[in-house]
Amino acid sequence: MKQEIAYITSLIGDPVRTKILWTLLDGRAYTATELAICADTSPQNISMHLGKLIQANLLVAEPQGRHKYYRFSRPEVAYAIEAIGNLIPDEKHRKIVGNTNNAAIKHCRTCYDHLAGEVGVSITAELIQQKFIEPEGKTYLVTEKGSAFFSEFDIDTDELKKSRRIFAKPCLDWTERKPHLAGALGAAFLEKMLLSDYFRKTKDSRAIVITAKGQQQLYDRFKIST
Amino acid sequence: MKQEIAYITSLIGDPVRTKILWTLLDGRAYTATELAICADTSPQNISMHLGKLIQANLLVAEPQGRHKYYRFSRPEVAYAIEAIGNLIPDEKHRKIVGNTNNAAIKHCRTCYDHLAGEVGVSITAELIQQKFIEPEGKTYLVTEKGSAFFSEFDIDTDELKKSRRIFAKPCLDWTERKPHLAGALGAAFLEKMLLSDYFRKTKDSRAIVITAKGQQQLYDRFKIST
DNA sequence: TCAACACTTCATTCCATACTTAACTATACC
DNA sequence: GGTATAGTTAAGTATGGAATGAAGTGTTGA
Repeated sequence: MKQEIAYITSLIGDPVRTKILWTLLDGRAYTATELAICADTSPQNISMHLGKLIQANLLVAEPQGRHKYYRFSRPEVAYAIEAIGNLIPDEKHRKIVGNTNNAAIKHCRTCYDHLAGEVGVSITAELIQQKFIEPEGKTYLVTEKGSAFFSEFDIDTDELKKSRRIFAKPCLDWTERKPHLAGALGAAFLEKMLLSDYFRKTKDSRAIVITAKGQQQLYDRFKIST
Repeated sequence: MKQEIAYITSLIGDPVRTKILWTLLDGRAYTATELAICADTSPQNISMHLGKLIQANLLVAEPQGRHKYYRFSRPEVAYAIEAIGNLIPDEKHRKIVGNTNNAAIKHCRTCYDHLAGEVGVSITAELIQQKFIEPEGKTYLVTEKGSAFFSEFDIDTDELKKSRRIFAKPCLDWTERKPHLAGALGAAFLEKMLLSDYFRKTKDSRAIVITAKGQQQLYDRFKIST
C-alpha cells in the first residue's frame, strides 16, 4: 500500500511534472509542445514525463492529426493537485494572492471544470444561504427549490444524478480556503453560465472574465457585487 | 506559484516521507523512532526527513521527555494525502480499507510505558472522580483513599515516591486530547494491570487488548463499559 | 554520577533519474 | 515527391539529494 502511494507521490513530486499537472488544472487539454513551453523544458523531456504520467493513469492522451492532446484522466487527479495547492505556507501564500498578476485568477477562475475563486466561493455560499443546496456529510444535496433554480439554467438535476460522477460536493479553494461547488452539478452550472455568456474563458489561463450581463445576473440572483 | 507547488510536491514525493505522512494519517502523533520503523529506515535519515517536513510546515513536533511526537500541522495536510490516496487504482485500494486496526489502537494503547487511549483517559477521569488522585499543579497527588486503592494492586505508593522518576503526572493524549495518568505511578499501574491479566500487549503495535477479566474489573471499579 | 536512550547534526558516499544529443516515425501541406 | 512540424525513442551523462557513519546534545532513571 505504502508503495502504491509512494509511486504516485514520486510521480507528482517532480518539478516538471508538477508544472504539467498545474497547467492542466484548468480542465483543458494541452499539446505536448504547449506543455513543454509551460514547463520550460525540451520536447523530448516533456515526452518522457508525459509517458510516465499516462502509464500511471493520471493523464490520458488523444491524438488529433499530428498533435496529441493531454488531459487529466479523471477529476480525482485535479482534486489531489488542488489539495496540495492548499498546503502552500501562509506567508508565501499571501504574497501570491496580493500579486497583481494573479488578481484576476484569484477573483474568478476555473478549478478543473467548475467555478472557483472568490466568485465561485461566494456563489456557493449564496446557494446554501438561499437553500438551493445544503451540505450533507461530504456532499451537497439539492433542495426542491434548488431543482427549480437550476432548471432555469436548463440543468436537469435528476438527469445529472444518474451520471457516474459524484453529483455535487464541496471542493476546498486554494485562495479562499473555503468550499465551492464541485462535482457534476458544479461542472454543469459553469458550462451553462458560460453558454449564457455570464463568463468568458481567457486564453492561456484559468482566469475567467465576468461579462456585463454576468455582473448584473450575479447581483440580481446572489447579491454579489464584482 | 508553480515553484511553491513544486516545492511541496517534491517534499511529498519522496518514498520515505510518503510513508511518514501515510502513517500519520490515523491522526495520532508518532515518535521519530516509531516513524523510522514504519518507514523502514535509520534514525538519522528519518530525522533529516522530519526536519524537512517541519520546515515546510506540514508537520509539527512536540517534545515529551526524551521523545518527540510528530503530527500533522493542520487538517489540510491529511486531506491532501487522502486525495493522493484516491488516485490509486481501485482494485488495489479496496484491500486496505477493510483493515480495522486503527480503531483498536485509538481505543486502548500504551503511551511510552503507561496506559493511554480512550480507556486510559476514562480510567484517569474516574480515578479523579473517586478521589483516588487529585490534580495539583503539574502533578497528581494520591489521597489516603487512593493509597489504599493502589495497594490492592500491590503498589506501594510511598515506596514509589522515593524513586527519582516523577511520581504521578498528567500526560496529554493525542487521540483523546485529554490527560491520562503518567509518571512512576502510571507505569506501575499499567504493569500491575498487565500482570493481573486485565490487558495484554499486542505484537508490533501500541494497541492493547482488554481481557474478559479486565472488562469485568473495569466495570466493577470504574463503571467503564468497553 | 553515570549509563542507556531518543534524537540530531555534519561530512561523505553513492545512486536514481532527469536531461541532453541524436536519430527516428508520423502527419500535414505545398 | 519534398519539406516542415509534432512527437517519440534510445544511449550517455551528470547532478541533486537520499542514505550512511561518526559524533554530539539532552533527558531519563538506577
